[in-house]
Amino acid sequence: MREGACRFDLWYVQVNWEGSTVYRVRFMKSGQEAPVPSAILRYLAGRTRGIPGLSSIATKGSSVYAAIYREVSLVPYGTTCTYGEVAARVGTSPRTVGQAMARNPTPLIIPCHRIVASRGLGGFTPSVELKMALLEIEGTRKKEM
DNA sequence: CAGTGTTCAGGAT
DNA sequence: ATCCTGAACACTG
Repeated sequence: MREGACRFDLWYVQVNWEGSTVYRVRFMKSGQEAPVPSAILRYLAGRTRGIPGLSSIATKGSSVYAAIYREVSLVPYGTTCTYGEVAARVGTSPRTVGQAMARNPTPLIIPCHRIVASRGLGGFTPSVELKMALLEIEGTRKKEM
């Protein structure tokens, strides 16, 4: 299992991966820089639309959460989707989608920042500022809330 | 058991 | 028009 970290907007982004499978992505306030997959660096720099070539371990499995993560992965770069819409497509409740996002082991790979509330921005761990920064990269209009 | 990164309908201001 | 109340839901401590 390889581990690395890069900086982004006052945060350290720690990545654990092996080959093309990403096991964990975490945002931390402090850390040490170490090599991470270049696709992630390019994405964070706003030079590519999305993160090609990498997949999250969380999309594998038969649980409801895995189904939610797969559905979220289909949301196109630069657009947003609501908790309710995802819930309807998976066949579960909006709250469960929110819970799945909160426990998302691999943000960025699974674009949980593209999931917003029906009215407003919704939440984000560890901070909504980070969510806005990510949407900013993708050029997403933060429409009126 | 309680609590979540929600949402919607229904009713009262 | 806004503000409040409940209910549905899949997991985790």
